[in-house]
Amino acid sequence: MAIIVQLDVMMAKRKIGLMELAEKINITPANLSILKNNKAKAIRLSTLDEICKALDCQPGDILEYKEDEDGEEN
Amino acid sequence: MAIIVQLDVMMAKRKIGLMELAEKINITPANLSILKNNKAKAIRLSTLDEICKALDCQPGDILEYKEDEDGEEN
DNA sequence: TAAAAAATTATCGTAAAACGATAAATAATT
DNA sequence: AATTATTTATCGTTTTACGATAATTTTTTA
Repeated sequence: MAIIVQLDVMMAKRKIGLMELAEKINITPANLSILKNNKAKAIRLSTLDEICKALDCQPGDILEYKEDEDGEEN
Repeated sequence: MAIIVQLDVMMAKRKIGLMELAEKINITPANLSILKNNKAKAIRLSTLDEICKALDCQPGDILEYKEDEDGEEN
């Protein structure tokens, strides 16, 4: 697996915390945290949509394809 | 919903057809077609990974957030 | 440095959706 | 016209999101 979810960057840029974002996009903080820390194996486009809307950004700002390096699993 | 899957463009750029890509990423042509035509409601990161690998591109080349216009559903 | 707030992690249950297999229909090529 | 590629549909299984919740850990703040 080499798709990385990079929510941190945009969240910092928008100065928004996990709680606030979670509330904005109608997801529990617990689940947003999972997403934010690359523990999710899939994402609903509707959720991606909400995030992009809330952070005013593009999917590409959040999802990154990175060539596999050693030391990853999944 | 305002997340658009834009596989066509990169596929054209790489001169690869649906069948060939489907085989490369180990998905049935039927399911790839669904993805390609915005009928999917979610995507596994592993699938996105395969696509990016096969097309040598970034998620941002494939997923686009577009402000809602009238005449969409979902 | 203690209290409070934020974030992470975990578990359980339900609902949603991917995806395979398959077949049929439609569109595009040759 | 025949072949190939693509789309659409259905059914079944498996995966996974996500809610609810609670406990834990980390970070912030007073």
